[in-house]
Amino acid sequence: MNINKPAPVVYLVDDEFSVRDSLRLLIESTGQTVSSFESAEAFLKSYDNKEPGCLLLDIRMPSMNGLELQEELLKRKISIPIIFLSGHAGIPDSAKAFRSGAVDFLEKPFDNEILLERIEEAIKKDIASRNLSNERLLIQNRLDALTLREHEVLSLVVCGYSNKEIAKMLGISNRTVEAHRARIMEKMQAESLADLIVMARHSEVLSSN
Amino acid sequence: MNINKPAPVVYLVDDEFSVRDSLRLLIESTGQTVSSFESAEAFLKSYDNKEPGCLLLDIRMPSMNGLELQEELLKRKISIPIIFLSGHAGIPDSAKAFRSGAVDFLEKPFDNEILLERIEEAIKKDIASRNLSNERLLIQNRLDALTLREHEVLSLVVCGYSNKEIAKMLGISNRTVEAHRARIMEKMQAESLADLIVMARHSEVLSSN
DNA sequence: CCGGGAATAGGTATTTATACGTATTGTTTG
DNA sequence: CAAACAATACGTATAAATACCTATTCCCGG
Repeated sequence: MNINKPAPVVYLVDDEFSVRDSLRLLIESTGQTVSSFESAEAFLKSYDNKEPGCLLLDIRMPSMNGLELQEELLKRKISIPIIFLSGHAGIPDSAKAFRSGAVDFLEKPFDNEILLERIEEAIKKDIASRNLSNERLLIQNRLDALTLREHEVLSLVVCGYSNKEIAKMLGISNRTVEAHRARIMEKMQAESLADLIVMARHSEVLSSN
Repeated sequence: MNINKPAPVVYLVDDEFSVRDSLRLLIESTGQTVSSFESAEAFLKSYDNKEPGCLLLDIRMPSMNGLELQEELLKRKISIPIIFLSGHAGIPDSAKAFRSGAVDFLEKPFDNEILLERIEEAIKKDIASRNLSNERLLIQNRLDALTLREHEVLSLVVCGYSNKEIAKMLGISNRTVEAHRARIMEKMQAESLADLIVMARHSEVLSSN
């Protein structure tokens, strides 16, 4: 039972070596782990989404720029929180970044303290969102193990119908419904109806974000 | 049963008459209702939060500026979606606005089509968030009508305990638990356990936003 | 001070759900 | 093709929940 709690990583993508170098120093001074890349492509190639973290991303870069990388990450459903760093960008870029979910958008030169604050904030966010999606994944896996019939029964159960009603609706016997229900509870690892309902809703309501 | 479905209102706060005038024309041409104000203060005074809508807000104004109004609205827990309009603002203002929840931040001159799109988006957002909070309010009101004891029973019920277990935990008889439970179902207007659980969770998890 | 609501408890009858165990009929798949 | 699994069904017994009564005690506000 040796759970590996992975340490957060601050990814840093900037084409200028001097920026990477000085930011690395700054951030490592707080005990954070830093992983630098000189291009969006290099980041994409090596990012493995295993550890929580955040991404410090320069806007203007040769080849793929910051906003393009953000889009690419969205496309790939990689949801690492992004803090943009810009030398000289305009409102449209900033707006684009935020509307695509950026955590912040800092103009160089920026206050180091603020950057460090935002990094912490972003990492917290990522950890929270990872926890959420891990939970969802667990539940989803269990749901996926249900048979078609069990799915039908489950949805009627969470709608509040009694076994009798469900039996009538599906045109099967009472006992069969009970059998399905028992299997569902087992497969979903639910200890009570309340449990089951919460889990079932969980996956339905993909809610906000 | 004459339900008044209130029409959305586009609030427009800008100190320049010419801007108010031309935007009003533009927006009204799509059939939207517009309500203009020449200052943040004037808006605050007359805004009543009855209708859904959105707020087109100039950044730079004499006296209270756009960002200050946004903060004031946050303080007052008024959550109307804001689209900022700026003549010459910088990234810091834009970032501040977005981090405080702005829907968009457009630089003048902006593309009319984009503005209209964002207005629609913002209104949809407001309607959705109003629906959500109305639901929550309804449920909260019902929860508030529960007695202390009923609250205790409810939380044990949603944790999945049976009446028997609950009775033991609270040191009362089985019947009494059942009586409470029946009252709870009645007061919460729940038609089934599933219903009840969903409602109870609803208020617990104040979730995202 | 009295009425009403909260909290408690009992009784009885009915309905539901759960927990055992067994069995048949299809599909699917190694 | 045989084994595995899904979907179906029955029986019996127990446990739990629901419905519908009544009743006592305590405390609060009009």
